[in-house]
Amino acid sequence: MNNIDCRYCEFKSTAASYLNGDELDSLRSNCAQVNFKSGDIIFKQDALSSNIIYIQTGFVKVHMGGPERESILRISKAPTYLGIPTTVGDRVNHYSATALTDVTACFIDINAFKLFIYKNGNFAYEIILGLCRNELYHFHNCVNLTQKQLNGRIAGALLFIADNIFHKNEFKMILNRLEFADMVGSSRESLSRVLNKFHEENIIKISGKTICLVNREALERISKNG
Amino acid sequence: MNNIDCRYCEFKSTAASYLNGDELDSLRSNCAQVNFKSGDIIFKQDALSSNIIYIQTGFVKVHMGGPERESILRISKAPTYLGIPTTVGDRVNHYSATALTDVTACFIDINAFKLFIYKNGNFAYEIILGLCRNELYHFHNCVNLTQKQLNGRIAGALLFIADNIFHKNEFKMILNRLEFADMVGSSRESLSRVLNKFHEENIIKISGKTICLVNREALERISKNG
DNA sequence: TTAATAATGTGATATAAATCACATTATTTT
DNA sequence: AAAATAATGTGATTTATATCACATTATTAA
Repeated sequence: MNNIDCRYCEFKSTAASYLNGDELDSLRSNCAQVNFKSGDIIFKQDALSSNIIYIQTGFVKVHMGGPERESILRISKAPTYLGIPTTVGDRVNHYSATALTDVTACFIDINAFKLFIYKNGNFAYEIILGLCRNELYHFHNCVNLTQKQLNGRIAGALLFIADNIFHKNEFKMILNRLEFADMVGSSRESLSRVLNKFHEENIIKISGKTICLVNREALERISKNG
Repeated sequence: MNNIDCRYCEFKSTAASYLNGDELDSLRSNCAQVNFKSGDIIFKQDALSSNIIYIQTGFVKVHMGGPERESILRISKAPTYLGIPTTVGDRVNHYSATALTDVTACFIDINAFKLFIYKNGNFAYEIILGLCRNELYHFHNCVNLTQKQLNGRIAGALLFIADNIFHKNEFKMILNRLEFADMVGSSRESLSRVLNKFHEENIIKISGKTICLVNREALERISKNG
């Protein structure tokens, strides 16, 4: 299927690091590596799926279509598995994943993946850990989105992106304004206004696509108080 | 720890049905059965936890405190495991669980539970399935909450409760108005108004604590269109 | 390099829903 | 059974933010 030996893969997941030689050979013959460019759809809501996707490098948005617009449910960054809930729970994708940067991904056959869960307890445990972390993120995100007004939601999202995606205060924003709005559940216009207000107030600094969190205390206060 | 033999438990989870005799003995000596009355807190946000909770009978709300109010993240009904993300991912509860009816629960030692995951692939797979189903629910719920206005959110919640919790159109509402508001992310007053408007328009019928979905098509349309 | 297209900013207006204030009805407690 | 407390309903008012309409600035294609 592909010519890359999973044994020596430099982007191996923690879960896969527990696989033995035979299992890695099985992985090799049941997975295909694919490259995506920014904006490419990795998988699409409502399409059939029989693969787990492992993101080796790059950033991805996980999103779902709703009655009004698109909701960005999560920004994922490599290394991570994607589509486990969809593929394991159902044959049809309940959501889409789109590359935000260049992305290298492995499409792993669901049956091979299931076998690792059945046969390798350490692998299964790592997968469970990943799902647990996602659930906790979604719980916090849900509270963030439903209980705060826009200033607070945006402050929270900026802190999340800086702390959990880029691990620094200054970063090149990978979402455009519409996507950012879809992430915080607002209109593009309102998001734009708040972002520029934060800039005016020297809470953040926007220059081109780069955003720098200048006054973290203020952001944390705004995020906390809604 | 308790005197109930898990081997012959009539409320055994699907996951536990895959455990062998030795494992069930281990479960027996590592779990404690507890009864709760409606309103009792099963576990509390920010408290330390070293147990997985298995709900044998009853209904539970999973909720999290935010800056303004309490968010009800999910209504869970037996049989289900609770607190896996919290306990496996972190030692501190990120959310609370409170009984909505009389509840029988088993507190399972986290280390025994982990061992089942490591040693029993079928058990692990069932746990993963449960986590996946939760993630899908939360994704849909998130879109429901962020993209619809109140009428649509409430219509969606009513359909969810009827279809997924009680499996019928008429049910005794287990949430009071404030809790229902916390579930759909609104104020109590606004929720009350919409509910009574639906009643006036003969879309639902409210009599005391009982709600009956009279016009499902209307509810589905309202839920869909936001 | 210019034209075409997409992304972003910003004022004016409309509106959904929060908040406040209080009435009414249930449910406990004494 | 009466009193106290909690839950729910409802009008008036305020407010955050969506929407509309269009200007400006980037980015891509010709």
